[in-house]
Amino acid sequence: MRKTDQKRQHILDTAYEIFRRNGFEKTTMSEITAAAGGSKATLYNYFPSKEELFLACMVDITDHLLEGIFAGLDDPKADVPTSLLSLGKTALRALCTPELLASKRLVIAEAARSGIGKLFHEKTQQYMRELAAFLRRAMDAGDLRKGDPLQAAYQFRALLEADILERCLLGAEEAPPSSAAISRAAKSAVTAFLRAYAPESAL
Amino acid sequence: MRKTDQKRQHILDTAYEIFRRNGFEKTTMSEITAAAGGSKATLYNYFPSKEELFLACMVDITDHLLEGIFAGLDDPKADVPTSLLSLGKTALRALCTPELLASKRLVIAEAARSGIGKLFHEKTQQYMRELAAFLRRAMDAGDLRKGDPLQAAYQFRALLEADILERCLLGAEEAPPSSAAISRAAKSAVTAFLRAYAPESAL
DNA sequence: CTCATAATGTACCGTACGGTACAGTTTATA
DNA sequence: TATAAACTGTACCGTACGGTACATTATGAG
Repeated sequence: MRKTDQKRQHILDTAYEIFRRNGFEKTTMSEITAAAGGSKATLYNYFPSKEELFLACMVDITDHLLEGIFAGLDDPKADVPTSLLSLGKTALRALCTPELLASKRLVIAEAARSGIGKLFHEKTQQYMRELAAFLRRAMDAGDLRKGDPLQAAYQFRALLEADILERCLLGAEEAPPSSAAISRAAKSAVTAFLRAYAPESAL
Repeated sequence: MRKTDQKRQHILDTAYEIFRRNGFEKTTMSEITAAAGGSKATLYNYFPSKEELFLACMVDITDHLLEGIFAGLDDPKADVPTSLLSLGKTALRALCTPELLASKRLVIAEAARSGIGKLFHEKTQQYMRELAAFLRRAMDAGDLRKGDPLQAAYQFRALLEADILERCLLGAEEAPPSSAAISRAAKSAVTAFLRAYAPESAL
């Protein structure tokens, strides 16, 4: 007798949305129950406590949230600047999504009091390694100055997020950044990065 | 009968420390009272509510927290790389302090539900403008490639924080980064920045 | 149909917290 | 020393929340 998987996911999705909106402490189990339908007893059949439910939400989401960002990075026809610009726009657009921002706020807020931060960091590092692999290939091909590819990957991301992400995270703007603003940010990040990693032979 | 200023500050300091340690919701007014000495009635004589007390802590701290980072930026004897490296180390060391990390977590966590994020962002932007002014002078002197100084300032900060700050913010390491790690991070940030902003004449 | 399992609604428990009341005490000034 | 403001301790109120109990109803498998 198992509709349970579907129901479990439904509870998870509902809870996750409310956690994002209200934060951990301000979210009540009754509220989640009301939004998900059913009763509190059912809720507690699936998750033994509020803490565990929250954790499950976070784990679930770190698995799904960042995927798809690196699509098209391996297009052999595109040159390095084009690939980076395309990746930059895609990633930045995803990172500035209200959902992702809210999730990041949650993770950071609870990082000091649970292992969730570590988990999140490991997940993102996995993506950074993908980017690093791409950069290493470009370095080997002579398209970029040789150096530590993982460090270069982090620097690229840093340049991408430079000003725009903190503003969003702090809620300094009402609306998410426009498509134009994202393009601009990605472009200047790519420009700076390519200058910093121009192959020496180009001098 | 006014010892009130001193007492008020004492309450503020105590509350701030507990907020940092436990977060907003998990901190109780009774706990603050016990730590600060005195009684809850006194506490409520100084601050009308928990929310206001928290806000007052945050405002108080954004005023004091970032100051002193830019000391020595205007040393006329130092060249640009030296100045940037020195600033980078100082700033990074301050930013990775447990107190500042905890504060940043608090601000980010509450950013969605109060104006505190905006306030914090404005304060930091004020410091970024100082850095931008320095960079503009360097650009005018021909020591750096010309460009938008404020954007360059944000990019420098981004390179500084590149990998190390998120790891700290997410609690991915137990200990704050070693002095050596900070030096390394600052150095690679300065290197990348100087390559990206090398004056065209140097080519 | 039968029966075990899961879902529901409701009512409830214990506790903890923000905030208040109040009676009594300190303390600075005049 | 008189006095008024500020402080203290304690006890308390109302409420809200996490979690549980339970009696009842749906649901699917054999």
